Formats: sequence, structure tokens, C-alpha cells
Amino acid sequence: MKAFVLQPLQAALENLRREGIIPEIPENLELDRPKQQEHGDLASNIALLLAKKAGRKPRDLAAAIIAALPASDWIVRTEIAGPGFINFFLAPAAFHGVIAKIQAEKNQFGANQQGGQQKLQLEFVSANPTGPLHVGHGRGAAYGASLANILRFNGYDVFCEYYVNDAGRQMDILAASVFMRYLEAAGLLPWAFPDNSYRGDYVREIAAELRTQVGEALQHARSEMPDLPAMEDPDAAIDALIAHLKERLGKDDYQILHSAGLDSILSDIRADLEQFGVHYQNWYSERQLVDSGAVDRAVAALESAGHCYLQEGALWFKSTAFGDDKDRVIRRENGAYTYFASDIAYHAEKFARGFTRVIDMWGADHHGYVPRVRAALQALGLNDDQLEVVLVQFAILYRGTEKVSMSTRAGEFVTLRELREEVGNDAARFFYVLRRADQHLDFDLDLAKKHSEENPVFYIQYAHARVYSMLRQAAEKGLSLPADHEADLECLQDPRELALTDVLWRFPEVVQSAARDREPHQIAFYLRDLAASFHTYYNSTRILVEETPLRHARLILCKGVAQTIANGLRLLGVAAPEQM
RNA sequence: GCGCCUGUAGCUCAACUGGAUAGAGCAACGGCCUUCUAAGCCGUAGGUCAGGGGUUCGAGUCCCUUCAGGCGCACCA
Repeated sequence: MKAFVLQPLQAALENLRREGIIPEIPENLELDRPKQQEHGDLASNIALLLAKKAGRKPRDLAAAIIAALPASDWIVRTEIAGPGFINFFLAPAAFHGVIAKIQAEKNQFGANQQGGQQKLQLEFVSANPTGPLHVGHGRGAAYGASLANILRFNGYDVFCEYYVNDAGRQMDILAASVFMRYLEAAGLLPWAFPDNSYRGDYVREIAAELRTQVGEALQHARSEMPDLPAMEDPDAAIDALIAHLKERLGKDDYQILHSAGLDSILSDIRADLEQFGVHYQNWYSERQLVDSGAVDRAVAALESAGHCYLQEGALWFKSTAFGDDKDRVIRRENGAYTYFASDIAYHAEKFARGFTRVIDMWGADHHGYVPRVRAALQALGLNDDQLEVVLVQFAILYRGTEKVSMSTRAGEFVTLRELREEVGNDAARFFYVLRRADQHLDFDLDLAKKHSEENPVFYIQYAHARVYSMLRQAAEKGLSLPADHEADLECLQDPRELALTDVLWRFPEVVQSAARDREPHQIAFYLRDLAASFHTYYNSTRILVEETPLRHARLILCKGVAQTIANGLRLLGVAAPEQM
């Protein structure tokens, strides 16, 4: 709809520029939708912006612009308002255009090609496979999956990836935890299960499964096991147990133990996300990254470029040379790489795979990590402008007023699966993206569950279902339905009808803006607006009237609403039921 | 102490990146079902945009500063 005004406005400015009245035309002309109805259907502040450069008063310049406008069938009236706004009033036919557009584009209505099929990678969730996903991860999952859908709708070639931290100490602690539960089940664990291991019930289940597969074959490793409770430093104690297990079991048996935990949890995570409508193109293994030598290569590249130094036996990356607060260790004194080292390699790999833009979604508690990753990319001669980090604030959970502790190791958490089962996938997906990612979120579980009755998602789905209900009604009453392009849209002259089509026009704009800002919540808010406008219209206007042309026109409008709601909900991974 | 994020109606959040009289949803109050689904609609009330300075035609939005909260500042991941 903006095009109806944008093109004449552009032409007018072009004329004025030729006449030397204004020096230049701004790159992106913007048109506002005024909040006040009296301010017209669209408004431009261009005269205010150019007044100084043109050396004229804003209102005078506005008058000159209006005088230069070519004649248009779409614009019925213009006016100069306030300090120099130009307000445009459009003909009803300008509103009607969107209805034909929806009919033509159907489930592609709202889509655009501004992405130019640019290859873009989106990495999200990437939770350590040390336990089931909890509700904090759910936010990242819903957010990432929705953003991927939105970016695809904007013509980007989006590749979703989950980085699996299947190497490193945390996985070893999981293996040790499984081993202890394995002994415990046979009454062979000599002391109480330690606090700093993974204590969730799922570890017991993994241990039981392990026992059915290998029987007593791993039990021998309990001999000369370090006495954990006797050791002062619990972390050192766990490390001692891990070292013991690796030595006693040998590479193959330790691998069986290690895999027992990893495979079980990872397949659980994958199934959980699939059921949540979150699909990945790839699961990228950190262990394979290490085994392929990519980490060695990345570190070697940094070293040979002269960005590293040795100190106290550790290898340091001079990240301060690229804006970081302090230099970072990439290889420890004991010879092991830090997590940061594999992350450098991983990010280098991303760009080596040809992505022109990489978006990482991290928990907001990792924000201090951003400068060092950027530093590493710069040091490797890569353009860190192509990396974008979206920080997703973790939900702080409450039950009523009671704060819920979220320690994975202690096994005290609400899982994503539990949440999905209680409130349903649709409500969970919608609820998660209802606010900006960087917004702190007090998430009251009791309230969230109550939302199964009051959740705004039902409000939107209901609007969609209402349209289909009318279509069913019409069929029952033997009233004819409009075929595509058959209705005479000129029947739609009521301000309420024009207001509703105006909301439909906004959808393609919101789709663009949500993609540009990486803000799925814009879609959610829009859908609520659209549903509200529809409910208002529905309550004020009878759709299934006797006069066939009017009935057809109104039904086509309503079908356009349903189509737009369905398209929007699809982007958020929420179903659009035809009946409720 | 340093850095990042946040502060808008009683609560949870928006505000098209500087536009006109700051908007929704819950919660509260008052209305609307013999007519297409009342999971809905209409109306009322609710605000020093944390405080203070500045920039300009114009500031919730940009700059400075104070206050309050969150997160981060490992040879952890």
C-alpha cells in the first residue's frame, strides 16, 4: 500500500531536485502510519527532514512537494499538518489491492526475496548433552526456529545447526556419573553419590540400560577407585575418578561408558526438539572437529600469524590486540585445549563452509565471550562483521513466588518436555517468542500453565477458526461461496472493512522488519492485532448476508484474514486449526 | 572496581530505529448472547516513559550523569 504513495512522492522529489529546490533525495524514504485517524492513511516527514538543506520552512517545502506530485487514482487527498507533515488519504481501491494479492500468493503472502538466497547460518540451543533440555533451552529453541522461518520467508538460504559439545570435561563427568549409578544399582558404590556429579534420575536410567547391555563387564573398574568423599577438592576428586576410569577401562570400554550417556541424551534432545517443531539441517560434533585436526590447524594459524605467546606453560592468544579485555589461554599447561580453542576452530569452519552471515544465539550469560570470538576471527583474517551474536536471556523460573533452582547437576529443573506436555506445543512456542530476546523474563510456571486456558495463542487461533466456521455455516445454509477473483471488492466501503484490510497490508512490512531486527515477537504482536481487528469486525458486521456480491466480498476479505493468520502462525511454528 | 544488558499503567510487555495526543494483554469496574462459535465484542479507569542535565523544529528513543536491578570479568563449559 505504501507503494501507492511512495512512487508519486519519489517522482515529486525527483522533480524538485531537478529544479534545484532540494539538493538530494534521501536513500530510504519512509512513510508512517499515523496513530491518529485524522492524520490520514499514510504520512511523510520528508519536508521536515529536508527543510534545513533546502533552506526553506518545512511547511513551505511540504507545499512544494504536494504541488509536484503527479496525479494519482489512489490518493484522494493530501494535507500539510503540524510542523510540516504531509498526510495522504487513500481511495478504498488502494486498500482492496491486498485482498487480490493474498488470493494470488496464498501461503506465500508476506514473503519477499530481499535475502537473495544469501547463505546464512543460524546456530542455536547447542546445549551440552549432559541432560534433558530444560525450559531455558526451550526459549532459545522457539526463538531460533521462528527466526529461521522468518528469514527463509525473506528469501534467505538458512542453515540451522546445533553444536554438540561431545568432547571435554563435562562429558567425562557425565560418564563418571553413569559409572557411579551403574555401581550403585548393584550395591557396589562405597560412598554416597557426590553432589558435583550429574544427579538427575535420567542418569540412573542410562546406567540401568548400560547394565542390560554390558552386564557386569565394567564393574572391575571399581577396584582401587579413588575415595572421593575423603578428598578435599570435589572437582579434583571427580577428575581423579575420571582418570582412574580411563586407565582401568581402557580406550574401548571407556568409550562404551562415555557413549552410553552421550547417545542416550543426545537422541532424547533430538526427539524433544523435533516434537517441538524445531528442525536442524546439521548437528555438528565438537569431537569430530577435534579429531579432524581443525583445532590444531586453527591454533597453528594463530601462532604462525604471530598472535600467540607462551607463558607459564600455557599458550595464550593475544586477543587484547583485537579489542578484548585480556588475553586468553587456548592451550592449558597440561596440554589440553580450552573450550575457546575449539570454538575458534568451529567459527573458522563456519566461514570456510561458505556462509556469508553467521548468527549465533547464546545465553545472555555468555555475553563476555563475544569480544574474544570476534578477536579470533579478526586474527585469522576473517571479517567479524559477518558474525552476529543474539543474546537470549534465560528465563528465571518461579513457582508462584518461589524461585526454582535450575541446576542440571542437582537434577532440579523443569524440562522442556514437561512444559510441552502441560501447556502444549502451540502455547509454549507462542509464549516463548512473545517478548524480545534480550529482555529479562520472570517466568512463573504456575501462570504459564494457567495459560492453557488464557493464552493469547488461543485468541489468534480462534479468529482463524471463526472464518472456517463461517464457511461451513454458509455451506449448510446453501449460500454460495465466492470463487477466486470472483468477488466485487468495491462492495467493501465500510471504514471497518478498510481498517481491517489496512492491517492485512501491514503483514509483509512486519515480516521484513521482524527479519531485519531478528525479532520474532513482532510477528506475534502483529497477529494479536490482526486477530483483534478481525474479532471487532466480526462482531460489528454480519458476513453471511443475503446479497450475494456483498457476501462474497466479505467472505473473500475474511479468507484473506485467515490466510494471513495461518502464514504468521506458521512462521512461529504454531498450528492454525480450522475448528476449535 | 571495570564491561554488557535492563528500568514505560497495579502485573507482563509494545512503541515501525528521532515524529503529531506513549499503546496492547492480563487484573479492576460497567455493559452486549432467541441471528455467522461470548475462547468474542463495546465502554470506564489507570502514566513525572527510574531521577537530573544536554543535543533540535520535535526525545521513551541520541549524548552526559546519578540511582536501582540482572549478567559477566578462569589454564570451566
